[in-house]
Amino acid sequence: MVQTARLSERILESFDDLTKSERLLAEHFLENPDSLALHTAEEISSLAGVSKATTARFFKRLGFPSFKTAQRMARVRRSDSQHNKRVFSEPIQQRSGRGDLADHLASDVQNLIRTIEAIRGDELKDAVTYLARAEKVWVVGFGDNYPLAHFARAQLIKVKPDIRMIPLGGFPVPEEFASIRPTDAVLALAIGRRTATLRSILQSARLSGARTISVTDLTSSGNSELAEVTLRCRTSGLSYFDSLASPVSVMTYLCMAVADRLGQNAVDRLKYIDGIHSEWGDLG
Amino acid sequence: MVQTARLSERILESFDDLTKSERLLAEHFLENPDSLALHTAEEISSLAGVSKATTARFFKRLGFPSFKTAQRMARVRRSDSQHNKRVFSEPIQQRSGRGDLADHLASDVQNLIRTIEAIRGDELKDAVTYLARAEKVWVVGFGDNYPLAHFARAQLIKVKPDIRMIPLGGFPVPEEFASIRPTDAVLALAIGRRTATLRSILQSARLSGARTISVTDLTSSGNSELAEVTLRCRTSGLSYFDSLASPVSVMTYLCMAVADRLGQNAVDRLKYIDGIHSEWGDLG
DNA sequence: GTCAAACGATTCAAAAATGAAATTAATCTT
DNA sequence: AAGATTAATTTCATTTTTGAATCGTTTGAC
Repeated sequence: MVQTARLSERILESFDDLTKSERLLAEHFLENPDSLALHTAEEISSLAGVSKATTARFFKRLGFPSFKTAQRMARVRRSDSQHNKRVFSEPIQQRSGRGDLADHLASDVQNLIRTIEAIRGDELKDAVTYLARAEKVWVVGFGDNYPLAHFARAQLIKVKPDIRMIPLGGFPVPEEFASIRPTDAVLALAIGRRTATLRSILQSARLSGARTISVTDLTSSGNSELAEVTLRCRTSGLSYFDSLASPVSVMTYLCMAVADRLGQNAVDRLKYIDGIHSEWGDLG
Repeated sequence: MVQTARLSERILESFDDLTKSERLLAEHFLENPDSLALHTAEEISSLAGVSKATTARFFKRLGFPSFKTAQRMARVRRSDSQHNKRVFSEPIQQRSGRGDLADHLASDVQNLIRTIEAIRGDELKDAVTYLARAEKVWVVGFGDNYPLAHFARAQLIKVKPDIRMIPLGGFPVPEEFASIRPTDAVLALAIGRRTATLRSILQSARLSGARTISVTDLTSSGNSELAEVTLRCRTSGLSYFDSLASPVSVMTYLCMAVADRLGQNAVDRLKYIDGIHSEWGDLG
């Protein structure tokens, strides 16, 4: 566990201490995690829009002995993961685990704030547009993302009539997904462990001409953008679990914004649903 | 568009251009939106941990003529909102850029903070104890609470072996629930609309001698406690939907605290699960 | 009106950050 | 292996940021 700290981790640890140009570098690396292994210091500098000197200093500030060392480490790591093709998720680290609610919620407050800062306004607007215009929306979430997907669907269905879940019950994915059309949109929940199936789905979706949106965290290792629009949420938790408060918040916002965009239709639908709830009383 | 620009919006617009100490101020204001109206420049400076000079410059950089002007604007805005105190669930505004998201997340930040304040430490401790000691845990959530319940189970199952969902698939509730024992605990998600079934379940649970915990919002205040321990979360949203960020956060905390309480057992289980995930690669 | 107190704005010197250019290290050619 | 080439590091002058101290303005008490 000595030299295993990946770049993105180190960046996130000391994000607060970074200066403006260092943040440019930080964002560059978070968006293009392979950049360090693939490019020279000069190229990286110009990609991020800073001077070579700043790039060199950046890695020292992050605790690496030098740029070169960091690059070597990145290349080793890369060839490793080339080797055993599977992407291992981080071992669960035994962090402080002190367990004070105040600390926990404070950390989530930070997550929320940082999430606002990280999300680009134009991407968000695009996401809302895609979802609002889509004929069908496919909400995709495997493993730990399934509850999140469930949650997203529960909100979207109040606003739009045709929201499909992937995976669905015990049904095989391809059969379901076959009905995707260029007029659809896919909302992929991709926090934490990312599965190959998710990748395949996003790829198929893009091929089919549908719009793709992915909600993810900052650890997106290696893979370049999976979707047209990527909304990155902060999820760092104080202990064993990541915290999903900010993804939930972002998704609630998305639904709200979609409802807003759809205008009276959405309001009517909401009222109608509410009416049925009242009539039925229970059994919801 | 004359004087309508709120502070948080302006901060986010130019967040990328802010220096380190200015970011300290920015985060202070995002966390404490009322600070500008309530405190003097000096107090704010010391709260944020910067010098008065920096605070003064900060507001100029954001495009305000001066600190004073900004403060005056904030106070006017505040007294306005004091005036029309009612809370609409109508859409508040039609914009859809990032200012919207800023407002939304800021509102969730407030929800989180208020939630911390509202939850009593001893109740929380009891909740953790109940969940940790329980032989089986029943997670109950109907309607809109179902995704939340799903989510809670997904986390708890990583830490304890026997977590049951109610409702489950299409199976009738009583048949399932019959297996409840005095050594069990029930975690009821009761946010928003509460159903009669939920009430019945909690009542049966208490009769059976099992421990009962309910996670709920503030709309229930008044009517008698449904469960032994009630954790109230703030959920007010800016528009059509309630925001579930703080319940999610609280539940993540609960699971973390339970894991903590269980100690090595939980850690082993987590590692074991992680190992299986890695072996299987996908299909999670 | 005058004075005092409180507060915000400004100035200025010190510290930090930055990029251009020089220097050093490494890598490749022949 | 020596020279040529490329890339990383360091240096240094410039620019930016920052807080302590100072200056001005407003407010309120008498």
